[in-house]
Amino acid sequence: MTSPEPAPDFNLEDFLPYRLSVVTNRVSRAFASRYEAAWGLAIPEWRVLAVVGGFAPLSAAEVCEKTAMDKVKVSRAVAALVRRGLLERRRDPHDQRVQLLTLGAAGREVYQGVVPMARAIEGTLTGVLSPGERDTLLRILAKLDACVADLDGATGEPDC
Amino acid sequence: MTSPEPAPDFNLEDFLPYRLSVVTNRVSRAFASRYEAAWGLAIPEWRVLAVVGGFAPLSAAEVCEKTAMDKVKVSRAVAALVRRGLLERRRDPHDQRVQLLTLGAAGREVYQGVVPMARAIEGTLTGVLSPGERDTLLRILAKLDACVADLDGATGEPDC
DNA sequence: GCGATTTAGTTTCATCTGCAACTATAGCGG
DNA sequence: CCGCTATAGTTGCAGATGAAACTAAATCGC
Repeated sequence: MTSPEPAPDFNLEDFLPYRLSVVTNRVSRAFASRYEAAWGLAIPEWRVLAVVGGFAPLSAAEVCEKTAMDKVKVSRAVAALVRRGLLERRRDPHDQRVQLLTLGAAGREVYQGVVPMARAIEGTLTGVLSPGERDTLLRILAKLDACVADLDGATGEPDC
Repeated sequence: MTSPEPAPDFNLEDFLPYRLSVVTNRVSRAFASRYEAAWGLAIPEWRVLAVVGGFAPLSAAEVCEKTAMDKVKVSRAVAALVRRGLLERRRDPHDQRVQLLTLGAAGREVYQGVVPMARAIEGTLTGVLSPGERDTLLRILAKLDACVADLDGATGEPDC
């Protein structure tokens, strides 16, 4: 064989951040298209619904923490959900700056459909893993997360 | 205890696609800020440089395959790199539609600085993993990737 | 050879994203 | 009390993104 440049001294395929990014984007897109098709929910909206469904009442700032999204994204997702009647928003009597978020009737319905679906899709995903691999993966991700917090420390905190 | 909604029947923190997304985005941002600071390269540009550096000459379509980016992104990244003189682009004499990409002199220099840096950052990242965990992670990612290809099969192929 | 189809790559447009600036409320110091 | 700083959330703007339309070149069928 006569490959012109025989020195693939760096192979993207084995480069961890690259693989992480490619696989994650594919997974996200698969999920996004499902949610979108089934309920017209984008990922940020889905996340907000999920945490408010589990922990209402929450302020936007708390949603921010729990979803790891910045406040702009949360604000827009909340606005969209309120517009569609899935979420209710009232001012906190103790602090007029804060808005407490709860599910509306329609939101409760969607939530109760969304959670099993999420579990089901995750099930098919983890179904291809041998037992324990799911936990291994989560553990490794946690390690990387901690590490990257340090790496980024110098640069500044991007999220939330 | 009297938590108002006692049923966190779904916890985002343990939801695999969510964790994958959060950690990956953090990792990507950490890398992006490094490349940006050091060479003014965005991630798509960095990827193109990496594969052309390893496998030149390549067509845009081949870059597409190797980087798992869609052709629009590749087109723009290539245009940016050519504009900056890092990449050279000439028509394939055998097929006037195809443009063969190679590194320019400046590109070779950047490439030779970029690769060690990439390895170094990846090193600090995998440094927190116990030996073998890096390979385990790559193996699990491969499984998920294969799985998601099926999941998505019905919906349509998004990449490339 | 020559119109019809396919392929490589670019451009357009509508959307998403995030930083920075802004509004409104709270809380602190004097 | 009154100004000053901090916090909750929204909006404006500019850049990134991807689907679809587009241009140009090749190939297929006849």
